Amino acid sequence: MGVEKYPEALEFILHWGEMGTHWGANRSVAQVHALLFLSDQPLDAEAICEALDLARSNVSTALKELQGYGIVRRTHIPGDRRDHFVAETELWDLFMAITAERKRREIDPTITKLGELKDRMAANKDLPAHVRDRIGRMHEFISTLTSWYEQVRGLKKSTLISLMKMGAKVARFIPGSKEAT
Amino acid sequence: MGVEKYPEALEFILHWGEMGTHWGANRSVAQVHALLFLSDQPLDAEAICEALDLARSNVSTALKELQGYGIVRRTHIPGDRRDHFVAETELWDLFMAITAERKRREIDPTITKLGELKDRMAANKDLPAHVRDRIGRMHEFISTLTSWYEQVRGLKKSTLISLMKMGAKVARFIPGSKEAT
DNA sequence: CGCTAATTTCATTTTTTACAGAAAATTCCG
DNA sequence: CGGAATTTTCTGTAAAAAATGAAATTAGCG
Repeated sequence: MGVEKYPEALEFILHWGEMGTHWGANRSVAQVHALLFLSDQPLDAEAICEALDLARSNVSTALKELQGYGIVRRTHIPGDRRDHFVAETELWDLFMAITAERKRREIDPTITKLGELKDRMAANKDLPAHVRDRIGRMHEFISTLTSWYEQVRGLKKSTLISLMKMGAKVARFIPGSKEAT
Repeated sequence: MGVEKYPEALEFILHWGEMGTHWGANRSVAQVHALLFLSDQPLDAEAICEALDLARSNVSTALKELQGYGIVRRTHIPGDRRDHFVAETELWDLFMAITAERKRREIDPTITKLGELKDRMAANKDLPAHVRDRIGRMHEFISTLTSWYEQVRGLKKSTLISLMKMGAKVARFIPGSKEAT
């Protein structure tokens, strides 16, 4: 019996679907992900259709998208011709995969664009200084944030978890940072 | 003359508008924000309409939304009856305001929901253990991330910037974290 | 107060996005 | 190879979201 039959599981799936719509995925994609996340066995596309009452084509697209994010993978069940799918259940890895992909799709192109504008503005002499300045600072800010992200994501999972658990205590290592804002 | 007349400024505004559509705002809201961000003087709603070719009502809604995020504020110009608007230009504050508001709107309700499900699941004895486990771990994970965010956001801006510039070097303070993943 | 400028709200239209169903393509088994 | 099972792609439709214009409200000045 599919997990979607348990009311709490279903509520989770529906909530996750709504979340998805606010975080760059559509409802179907997020629902399929939630279902797989809760399932302890690989599901085939047809089973997903039935569980969520979605069209086969829609599920196919959703699965492709989830695989693009690297948070769902195909698996093969001996003696069964159909593809089966499983979701990443390690939450840290899930989080990292999603952030990395969103960065790649949306942040990176923005940095490129801003860098481009910066170059063109440097040449353009009758552009008001404050425009050049603000776009330039935005470019720098996003670049800095991104480079921080790239560095931190390269750390060992255990290190990251330790750092997170420390919370504000990391500030101890920074000279002159007694106070909160 | 409005900044939107400069090609680079206009491109910035348009790009920002597209960004917005992927990050939880609509095009108009993001464009209005971009325009104000680049302007070195307060703009009234009518000026924004003309600069971006948007309906007056649309601009009104966008301004309300931006004020809700706390990244645009009304200002008054002596001898002028109309409202004028200015955007936050300090990028760190801008970033913090946006993340705080998105957390409030989307993360907090999710934590509430997951906590609720967790409670109900604890009582429900015929729910498969792995469902309880996975929803429970998701709740914990998001809570941990959020609490980290809350703590870190309370640090002084200068401390945060120092920490960011350190990047992966913070790991030095964590015992046994030589390696990258 | 009364009048006008300015802003907001609301109903409607337009645009965008998601979804379903049909058709096409692929896979894999005999 | 032939043919069925399975998956994907494509096209039209439905649903959702955004934007407009008109009407209603509010605010400020004489």
